[in-house]
Amino acid sequence: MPEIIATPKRQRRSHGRPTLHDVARVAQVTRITVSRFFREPNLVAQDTAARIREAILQTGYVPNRQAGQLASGRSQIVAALIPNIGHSIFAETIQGLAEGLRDTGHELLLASTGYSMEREEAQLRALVGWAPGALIVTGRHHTAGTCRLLQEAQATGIPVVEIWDHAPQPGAPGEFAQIGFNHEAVGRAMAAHLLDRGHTSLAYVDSGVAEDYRAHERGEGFVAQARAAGARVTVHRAATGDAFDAGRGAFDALRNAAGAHITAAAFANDHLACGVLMQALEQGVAVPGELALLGFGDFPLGRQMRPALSTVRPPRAEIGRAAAAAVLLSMATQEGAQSSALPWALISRQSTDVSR
Amino acid sequence: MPEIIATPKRQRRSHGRPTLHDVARVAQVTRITVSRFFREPNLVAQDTAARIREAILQTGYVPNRQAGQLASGRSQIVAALIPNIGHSIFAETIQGLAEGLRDTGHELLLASTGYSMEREEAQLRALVGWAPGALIVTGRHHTAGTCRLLQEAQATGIPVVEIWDHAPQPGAPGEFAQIGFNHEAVGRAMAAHLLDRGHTSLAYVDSGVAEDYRAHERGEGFVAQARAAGARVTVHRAATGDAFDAGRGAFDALRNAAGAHITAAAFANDHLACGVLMQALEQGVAVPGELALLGFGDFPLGRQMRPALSTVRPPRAEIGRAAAAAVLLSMATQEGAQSSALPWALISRQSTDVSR
DNA sequence: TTGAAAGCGCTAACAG
DNA sequence: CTGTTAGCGCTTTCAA
Repeated sequence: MPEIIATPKRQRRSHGRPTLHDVARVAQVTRITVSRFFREPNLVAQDTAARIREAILQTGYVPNRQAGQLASGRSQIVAALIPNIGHSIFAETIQGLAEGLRDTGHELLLASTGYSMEREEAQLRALVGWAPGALIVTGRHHTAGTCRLLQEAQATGIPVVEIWDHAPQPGAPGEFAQIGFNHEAVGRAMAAHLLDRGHTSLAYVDSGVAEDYRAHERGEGFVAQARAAGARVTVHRAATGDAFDAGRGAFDALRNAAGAHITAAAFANDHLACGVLMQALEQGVAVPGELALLGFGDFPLGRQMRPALSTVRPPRAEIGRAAAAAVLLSMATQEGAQSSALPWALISRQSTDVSR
Repeated sequence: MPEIIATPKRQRRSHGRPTLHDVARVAQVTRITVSRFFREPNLVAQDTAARIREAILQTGYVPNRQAGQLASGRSQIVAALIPNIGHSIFAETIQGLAEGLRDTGHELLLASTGYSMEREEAQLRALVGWAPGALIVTGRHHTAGTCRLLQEAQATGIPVVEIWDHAPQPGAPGEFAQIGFNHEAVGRAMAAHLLDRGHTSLAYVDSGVAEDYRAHERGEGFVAQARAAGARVTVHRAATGDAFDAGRGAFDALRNAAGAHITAAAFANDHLACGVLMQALEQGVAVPGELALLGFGDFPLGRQMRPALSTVRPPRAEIGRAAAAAVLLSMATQEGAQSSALPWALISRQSTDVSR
């Protein structure tokens, strides 16, 4: 009497979707052949392939990428961390990223940090749990924990890219690829633009967001350049909240700056600048005659103001596309991601015209 | 002589990251206990938990969510499909989504369709491969293939939500939850707003994007309401490309409309309206005196124009937050996602003032 | 050109 | 409170 012990079949906890196995059964082959059909189609006989194709259609099979990823150890997930997805300045970057990833078989896993470094670390930890094949973070300022996570990831061959910044430290090890531009240089160019137009008493109105390091750095560059030229320069921190209203609020500070008659101001962003511009128009202060204004961001708003706002155009979408291309290349070649400095442009419009 | 056949250890293809096993070894327990430590901490003894905690810190372990998901059959991925992430109108929705998902253990998988229904289907198919626990798509117009995929997903218990629309068909089966608002109603309200101000010859300037069904529907509502009131109404399709320039281009068409002296126009979006507004100002056409203008979207730009642009404020961020809440609830309760109509507001500013 | 066996990292079910 | 066993859906050797 053979002791056949019927092992109690454990309850299946399937997800309802057809699996490789279902396709294989219909096509009368084994699972591996179907798997191969997807990965190396030309290793599968013509008629077998035809049967499989038929079976896929019949079952409505869609391969489970998680299982595939787990088994292969290769990841097709690109995880990105952005301060605020809704901010126009980043929205186009994300769109660029999504476009760059489209039809490459890679997917975009996205999270926002709300400009908080602590949240960035927490979110990064969560994203790392999905075993992404690439990591994209914004800026080069992070908590120690974030840096450790990024370094560990990079050590296991995962490309890490910092976007929206480019300030490589010569000879500093353990850095990540940077795709963006140098904010200090932009700040210097902004100051130079105003100095060129004869201004000697300048102001920089900084972002009210404490963690907007890039805006602060532009301010530092601005101040350095102005000082080097012997100009007077003050820095104002805008209020938090609606940037436009914050700009309006900054107007008085600019007009009443102690001991200095400010004739030109640069801003952390166009919204701030437009707020001041509107306020100036309403108060009868001539722009650029009495006060020249220079924004940052090149949003549609500024271009339509009268006088039109001079500004700096950052490579918003390009950053996203370049980051996608960089991580894709790095994942394909197994080499580290490459930094790249992307071009920006100072767009001179009426708000900084010298001819009144 | 015992026949110990050393089974040739297959090459490990680990990913470098520590696993449950590594933590277990350090903590001197088995993997399952560590697993339990994460999922049901109070079923683990105090000192065991302490050892595990220590081991996690020591190894830098981060759980592999893909493996967890595969094993448990539960998915914590929310996949969303958006026409264009960079468009300001959707950017805030995504931010709302990301915020709503933050710290819930769920992750946002995002793709953009570029307003193409074919691309939507392709992208959806790709996203479905990641076995998401919820699906969010934009609008209620899809290819047949998209609908089938969504239906199959819903049939297996995955909540499906259509955002940015709300037009439930009474008694139509196989529909999905809708979170947004009714565009036809908005269109009617826009017409009513202008009719109220005594206009009898209206125009609607539609989006140049052929697949922007929501803009078209607002147009239909607009026309219906205007006709019902006995007003004359024409529809213009804006050019594709930069919406602002398209608006400028539409100005001539509005002024030279055959056989009708248009006194008020509504637009598919604020940018279009602002383009016309700028052109009108430059050509010396009084707004709202000779031409009243009504936008849609409530972007900062319109609020700052002079005259300030009347517009409709859609619940941009609210849609994202509500969608996140809806799918989260549905995933938790195993019940279908609930539709909801979100409030919008017609904001009357100077561009439609009746007192010149 | 196809298949068998082993295993990716984790969890469910069922003991103990 | 902790462990054993089986298996999620797929891919990777290796063998035929």
